[in-house]
Amino acid sequence: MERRNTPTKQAVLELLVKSGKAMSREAIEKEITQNINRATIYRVLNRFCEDDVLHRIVAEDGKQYFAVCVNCYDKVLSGHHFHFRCVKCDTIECLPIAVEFSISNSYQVDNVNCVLSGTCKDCSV
Amino acid sequence: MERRNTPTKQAVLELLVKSGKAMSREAIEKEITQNINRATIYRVLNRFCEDDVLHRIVAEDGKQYFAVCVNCYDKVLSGHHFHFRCVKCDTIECLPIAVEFSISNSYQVDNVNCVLSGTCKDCSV
DNA sequence: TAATTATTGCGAATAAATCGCATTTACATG
DNA sequence: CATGTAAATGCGATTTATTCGCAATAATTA
Repeated sequence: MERRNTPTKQAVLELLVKSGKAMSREAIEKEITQNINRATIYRVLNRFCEDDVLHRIVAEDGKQYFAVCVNCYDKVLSGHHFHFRCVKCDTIECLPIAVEFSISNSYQVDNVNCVLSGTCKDCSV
Repeated sequence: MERRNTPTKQAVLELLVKSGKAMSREAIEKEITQNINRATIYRVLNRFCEDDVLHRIVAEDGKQYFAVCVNCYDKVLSGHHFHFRCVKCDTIECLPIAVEFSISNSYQVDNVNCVLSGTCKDCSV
């Protein structure tokens, strides 16, 4: 299953890069200029996640958010990091704060999902 | 809106106390002996959350889980703590591991939701 | 015992995410 | 440059979690 380059994929990725935050399917559909089918957006996002281009965060609203996380190249962010979900502007940003914990090795940890939520600095005025 | 004591509420709470873990509506409905309507279970759970009898965790599967968190009286657990979701037995347990972070006070943090997931110690054999 | 109103059951409604299938399109190859 | 193959897309239907409206039931208090 080789990947092909399409205007749709480019547009989604560009939007996410430009926003610098994690966005939901809904937010993407709202902000993107071209008309892209809902199911297609999900498929594009899922493929990007498989290819490690995006990462997926599930917030306490139960919805999925997707982020390029440009800053993941940072040391702090290369591992697991906290996310902040602003309930006002409905975006999630990657925080440069590492998630640290130590747990018995009888547990096998496959995934880490840490989301703080509230009002972000841009909306708190 | 005063609360009334009903067999339904008792049964749900007893089950959660006995299990000692966080359970989804689905798991509750499966394990509870009496017949309780789906919508009612949700309402009972939501009311318990309002009354701080239960707390709600949203896992990366996007579903809600509810826990009595008996150990919340512990010092470590009285604040925010990590949760562990086992993908095999579909339960979530409160871990005695505090969530620690320091964030600019230009962010207003209202909620913390941290879930590790993988295989729990009981299922990892 | 009766009155008040919280609680429940039932069915429909919402909403996120996925799926099947026919159609379109990217792209490698001749 | 034409063309075949499979990836990608659009559309509509489906699945699943959660909530809602409303009528019926039941807990509590007087």
